[in-house]
Amino acid sequence: MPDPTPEERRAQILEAAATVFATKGFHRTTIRDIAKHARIADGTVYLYFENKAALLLAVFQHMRDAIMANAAPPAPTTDLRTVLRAMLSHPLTALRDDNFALFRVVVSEMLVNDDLRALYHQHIVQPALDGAELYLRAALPTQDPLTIQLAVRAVSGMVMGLTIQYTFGDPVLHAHWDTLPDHLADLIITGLDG
Amino acid sequence: MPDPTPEERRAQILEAAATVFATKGFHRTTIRDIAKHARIADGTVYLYFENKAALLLAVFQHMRDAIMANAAPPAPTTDLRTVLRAMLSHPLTALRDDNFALFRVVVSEMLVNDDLRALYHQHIVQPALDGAELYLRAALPTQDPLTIQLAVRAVSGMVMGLTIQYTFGDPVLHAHWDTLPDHLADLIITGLDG
Amino acid sequence: MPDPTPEERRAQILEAAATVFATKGFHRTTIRDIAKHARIADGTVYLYFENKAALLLAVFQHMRDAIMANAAPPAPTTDLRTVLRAMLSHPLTALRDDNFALFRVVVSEMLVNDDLRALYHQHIVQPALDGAELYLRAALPTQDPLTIQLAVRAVSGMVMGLTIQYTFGDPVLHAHWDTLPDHLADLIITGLDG
Amino acid sequence: MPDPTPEERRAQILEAAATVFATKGFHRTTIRDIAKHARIADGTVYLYFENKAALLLAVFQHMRDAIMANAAPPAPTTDLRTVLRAMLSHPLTALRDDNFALFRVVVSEMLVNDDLRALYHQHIVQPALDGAELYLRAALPTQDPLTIQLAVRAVSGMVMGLTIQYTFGDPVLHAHWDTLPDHLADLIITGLDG
DNA sequence: CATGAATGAGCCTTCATTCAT
DNA sequence: CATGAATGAAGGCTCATTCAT
Repeated sequence: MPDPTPEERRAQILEAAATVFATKGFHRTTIRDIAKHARIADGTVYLYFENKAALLLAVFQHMRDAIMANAAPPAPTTDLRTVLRAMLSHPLTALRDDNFALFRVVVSEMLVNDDLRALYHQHIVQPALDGAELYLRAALPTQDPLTIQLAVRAVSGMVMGLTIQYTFGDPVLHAHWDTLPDHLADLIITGLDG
Repeated sequence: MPDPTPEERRAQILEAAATVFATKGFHRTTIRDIAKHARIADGTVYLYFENKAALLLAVFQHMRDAIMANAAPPAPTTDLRTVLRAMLSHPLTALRDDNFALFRVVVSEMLVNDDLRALYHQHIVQPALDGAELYLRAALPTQDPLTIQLAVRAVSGMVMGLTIQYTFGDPVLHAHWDTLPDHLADLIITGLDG
Repeated sequence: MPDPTPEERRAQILEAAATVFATKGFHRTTIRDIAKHARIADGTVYLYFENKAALLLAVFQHMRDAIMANAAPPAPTTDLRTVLRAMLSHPLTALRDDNFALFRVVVSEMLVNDDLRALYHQHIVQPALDGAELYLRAALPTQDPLTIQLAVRAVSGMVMGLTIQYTFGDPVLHAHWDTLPDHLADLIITGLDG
Repeated sequence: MPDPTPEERRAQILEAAATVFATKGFHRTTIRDIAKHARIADGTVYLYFENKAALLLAVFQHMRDAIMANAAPPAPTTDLRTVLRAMLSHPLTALRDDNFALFRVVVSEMLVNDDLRALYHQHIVQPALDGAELYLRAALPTQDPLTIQLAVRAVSGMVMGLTIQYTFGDPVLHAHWDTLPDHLADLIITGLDG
């Protein structure tokens, strides 16, 4: 095979890192683990990434890009339920298989690593909150702005919390993960005593 | 001062551990950090705790006990909103100040540490889910059981997710944390388009 | 039970030490192991013995005393074979069961511990060599003195080497340990081509 | 000097380990001692050896190889005395100077370390016993097989025991170590009263 | 005398990172 | 660019020994 381009090499390392991180967690993973998995020398990793933390950051960004790539363009539908379902569907279905394990590791480190947390906020949470808030303001003009702000946070928190519970192995969530967006949309719109 | 009793010594170590863990995170904390903070010798820590992981476990259990201590007895009120508000209020207000930082560290490790996760599940998640499910089944007899199961998970996920967002420093949540239970209860019962 | 006398207490510790040393070896044994076995506190050990090494020394001396106690007085028999058999019989049968394990541990440490080695030399090897040499000189007046000196060393070395091989589990030695003195006496006196 | 090859580096560490082990014994030797002696970093030791025990094992194997290297090929001489002298000569002269101290340490640990003991048995004791037994059976067809088995063990035990006594500093053995094989061969063949 | 909690030096081992080739 | 041997700081943990009660 031809020599890989720098981009390919970087991607190769990133993929290896993602795989090993997902399997063993951040702290239990050694640079050597990653290098072996990528079939390169330990030192080579440092030609493409500053250090281990930067590698995790990059893995996170890559995961984010992959997720954002197939993010539906904000459909200008008027139907609240449809929009909400889409908004829920995306994060809930974005994580599949390996990604769940990786998500767990990333969140774990994020809780404790300021850089990673800032990145997450800036690239994931804030845009999502802003977008959702904007949309709901328009869709529910009679609602109190604060209510909408809190609702948006409640929903995004719910998504993160459910994902964590899923990764913890909750059997009910595992059995109904596919239809979860529908149920949640109902719940959120109609409420429990609907 | 008189010699501390074993319980006091244990508590002293536990408190030091909680403080340092909360400040530096689990992995960045060394046994020496904890010992110094507790003004004892390194080896003394091991007279009271098997190892570092056990120390984290104990910190978690201590936190749990503190939280559970002022858990309201399951009030047999018929009012769904009141009950729901209480159910939300408790976990959301249980964590105060230092505890948030500690919570972050514990959750972080839980995501990656099987023992800790099992403990969390067994002592926190499962009881909460079971209790809530039982209550809602009675309070909302017309609802589909599955809907209730999912709703319970959605709410508990929401609580965890909101807490995480809070620890991440979200200003809106910080400004309205006290009234959050009310808003959430409304949202959950009435729904967004209520 | 009444308070043990100092001697009893000392013996109690010694016995515990012997047992644990025999089981786990010197270095793997902790003072706590011994104290627990003797059902006393760790610190008490130090009231009766200077330190861990002194404990091993004392164990060795105790073992030596036990062995020497039933040492046959140098029978003034003229029969070389009988005397030789007795001389072989004693060390070979002195070690029984637990003693073999302890012997192994003591020899192991002796090889590396100057104090213990000196003690062994002074109390075991030297007297045995001297006694044997004296006897053989009288019994075999025609033999070259050097030959006798070397023979004495060869025999005592043989005893030690065979004992080590026995503790290593050699099946042949295990099967014929009881009759070994006879065979050896024959061998030594008559030689192989006798 | 040019960079050492991996083999040279390994040998360098091995030699350092042998020297320090021989001087201080296994347990008193630290990895740092060895690393310093080899003028390398502590961690480097672990690039070549799994752990401290493996290092001792390797030292033993190296010593064994060095000894076996100049092992005389089993001469098909008919003369029992010549063969026996050769058989004795080899182990007794194999250990020279430093080796005696190292031998002491290895034997010491062997008495207490199962792995090392198994290795010793498999590579040293068993082959020696088997070879000797085979030879003597042919050379002394009239002898009882059991007698031969025991004699073989007696002789090999004698060699080990004498070596230990030598390392213990026995002056007689030191003075006559070179001619010892001759004396022993005489003794073994002719017997004491020959 | 006895206790056993406390001490703290010290050890083995890991692993992120560097750099000469 | 790639390599991977070498580094050495750092950390968890053990355990002989002490000493206040």
